[in-house]
Amino acid sequence: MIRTVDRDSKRAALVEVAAACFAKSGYDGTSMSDVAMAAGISKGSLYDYFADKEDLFYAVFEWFEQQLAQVIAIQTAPEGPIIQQIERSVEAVASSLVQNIALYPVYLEVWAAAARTGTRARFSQAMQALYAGYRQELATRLRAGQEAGEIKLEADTDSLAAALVGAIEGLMLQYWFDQSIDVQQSVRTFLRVLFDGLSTKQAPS
Amino acid sequence: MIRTVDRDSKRAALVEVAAACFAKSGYDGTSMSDVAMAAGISKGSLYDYFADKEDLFYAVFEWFEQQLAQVIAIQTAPEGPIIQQIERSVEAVASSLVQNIALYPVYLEVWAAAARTGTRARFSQAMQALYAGYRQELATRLRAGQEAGEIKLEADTDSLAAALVGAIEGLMLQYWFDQSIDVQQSVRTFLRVLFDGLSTKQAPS
Amino acid sequence: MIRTVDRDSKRAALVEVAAACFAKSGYDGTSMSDVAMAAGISKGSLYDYFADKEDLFYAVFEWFEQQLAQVIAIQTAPEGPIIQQIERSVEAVASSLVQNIALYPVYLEVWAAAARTGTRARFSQAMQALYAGYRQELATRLRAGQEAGEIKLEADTDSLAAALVGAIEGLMLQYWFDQSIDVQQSVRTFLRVLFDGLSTKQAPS
Amino acid sequence: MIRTVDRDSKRAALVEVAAACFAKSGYDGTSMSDVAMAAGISKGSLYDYFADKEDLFYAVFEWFEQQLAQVIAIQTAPEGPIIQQIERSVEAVASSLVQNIALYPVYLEVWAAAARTGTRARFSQAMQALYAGYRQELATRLRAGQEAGEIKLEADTDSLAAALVGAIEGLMLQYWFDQSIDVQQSVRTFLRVLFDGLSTKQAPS
DNA sequence: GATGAATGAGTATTCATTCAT
DNA sequence: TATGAATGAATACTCATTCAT
Repeated sequence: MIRTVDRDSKRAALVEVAAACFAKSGYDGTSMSDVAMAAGISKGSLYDYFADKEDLFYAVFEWFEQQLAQVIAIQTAPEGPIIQQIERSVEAVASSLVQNIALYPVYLEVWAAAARTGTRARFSQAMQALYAGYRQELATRLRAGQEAGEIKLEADTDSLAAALVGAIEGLMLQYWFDQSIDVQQSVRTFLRVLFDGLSTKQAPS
Repeated sequence: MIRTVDRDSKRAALVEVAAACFAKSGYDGTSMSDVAMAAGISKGSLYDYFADKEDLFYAVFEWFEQQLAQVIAIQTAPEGPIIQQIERSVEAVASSLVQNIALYPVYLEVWAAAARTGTRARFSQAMQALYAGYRQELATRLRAGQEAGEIKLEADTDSLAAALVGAIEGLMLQYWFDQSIDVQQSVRTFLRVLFDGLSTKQAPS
Repeated sequence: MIRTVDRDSKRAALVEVAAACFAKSGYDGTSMSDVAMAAGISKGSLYDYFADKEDLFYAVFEWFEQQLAQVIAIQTAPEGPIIQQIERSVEAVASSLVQNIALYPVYLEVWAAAARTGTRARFSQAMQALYAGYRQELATRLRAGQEAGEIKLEADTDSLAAALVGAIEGLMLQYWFDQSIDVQQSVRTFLRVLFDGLSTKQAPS
Repeated sequence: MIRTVDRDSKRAALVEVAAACFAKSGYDGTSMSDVAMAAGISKGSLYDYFADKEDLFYAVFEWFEQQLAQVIAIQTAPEGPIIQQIERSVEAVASSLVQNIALYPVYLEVWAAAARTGTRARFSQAMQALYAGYRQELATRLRAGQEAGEIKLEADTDSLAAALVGAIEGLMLQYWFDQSIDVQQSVRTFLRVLFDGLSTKQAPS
């Protein structure tokens, strides 16, 4: 029904507003009132769309996650040498995060929430799944690279995938605290070095 | 004299108790009462040692930071090839973090706190300084490696240092969400691959 | 419409309840809980109507002031000889204060609050304005009396107005501490004596 | 013993320090710590000299009262016409209050304290006695003036005394809120006018 | 469906007072 | 005698949540 459509799109709009609020003031620093006011609706109405404050926050997280997933997915286009595919993919993710840096704090809040007894489970599992998925995605490609003879066979693809995911996450974190860091450049340098080491081809002397 | 010693050591003890509390329930989820009770003192006494809840939290953070700094510093021992020095250092940091994983949430809380408007400055600056220091430490060694002829001259040491710091941080984060990950193994694999690429020596076929 | 009316009248009712509380126990001796309980509402609701404890107190003061202003204003009726106008006016104010003596402590609290560093400005200014207004009112009448030939020309009307306002205030204060004092009688005697001196007519020997 | 002398003078010194504190921040706004710190002693020591915070405050009040009593007493010198005696006395009191205006808030605090249920009795009685004494002092002189033929016989001396005391108190209050008022001038004008009316002598045309 | 008034539990913080040293 | 660490009761204020209109 149109009703449903309206409802869903309004909910989606609310999520975006809430995301901005949470990003600015954190989970505990944001009141339901704040969100309602920012969205121009009444406090009571907010509860028509979300059961809970935590529910609202979780919705924000899901939305955030989806956006990221889209970026990652887009680069799946399997063209050219695997190494270049990975490079393109990693750079795309990094660039997307840099562009949306304003919402990055939502992430930090999710991590913190995931660590808190009581809230732990829900967010913790989601993050775990998120990272596991991304690691798998990369590991699969690395293995494909091995099969294609582009990447050394003895490389432990799972470990490397984890390290790669970590490097991106860790660079973003540093970038958040110090925006003078050039994430893209760092990522590129890093991948080049890595692949010069990984690659079966002789590194250019 | 003794007074001072007593006071300081009591304060230190309180910091450790508070660290455990914050790690378990987060900043906002931990009340001053909780900490006081956990420490077996009265709420009022807590305020004799810390001006503020934030002050207490910051003390916890400083303590956490110092512990890490010690671990990093210990490995400064400049023996053997630079590459091995770096390997030892990075592995030591990773291993220390893994061992103290129970307190890791404090870190997550600091990040989140640093992102919140209002609290930002203090924690943000501290984190920025922390990362900048660690990056510099690594970059310096990488450059020493270049001078020693162990590491390729064309490598951008600053970018690499950032990526390395990021990789460790990012791996820890994944480990926090999924303790089935083998951080040490991942770090080791990662460094090996990296240096096989970085190293001027021919990677072992 | 009705909403607004309701809200305003409820606020007004709360002010009266709070006035009684403050009068009984003073500003610091009255908790927001006390007021809420006395009004039969919850603490939280109190904050829907007043931003602050100080805000509530200020509202009480304003209400108190207005009541007084009304009494003073009523007597403006410019009939008969000026001296009698002033007598009527002063006696009306005194009588009104005596009748509302139960709320007089609110005044004492305002004075004290005005003297406290930090709260000073708001209350201090209000009191200053209140007295200045009343002095001016009296001075104007005294001058009118001079023009009408009822009052000696050489009298310093401003000084006298201040003294008159002071006398009323000071008598009330004494009355508060010792209700055996007959304020009305004292005021009347005082004015008679004063005007027998002020008046251009020969005092009855 | 010297001990005792020391003790008393130290106590007296503490009272003066406390007076300044109370005058600045009010009764509730002043903590025992504040006073102790301002006096350069420890909180605990304060309790060696005063049983209570209220006790300390009462001591301050007593000290304040004594100072005033001295000023009033000094002028008792029964020389010259009674009217001039009264003028001198009243002006002396006013001038003394103006000079010590910085401590005036202590007075305001006492009044407020006297109005609060719980503290009432002690301060209320003291204030009542203070005013009663001063009224009596003035009334006695006025009556002496009547006997001496200086003052009209039909004047109600008690009422006039109350009004006079009130006028001084009330002028001080206005002065506190608005120091542009010239208390001395106002008092002088006021007394002149009053006695021109009171005096049996023909007022100077 | 939307509102916003009402709630009341929860929290940081202060401070008079005590007492062991 | 003087200290200052320790206490715990008290209080202003916030906010998620509910529900009558």
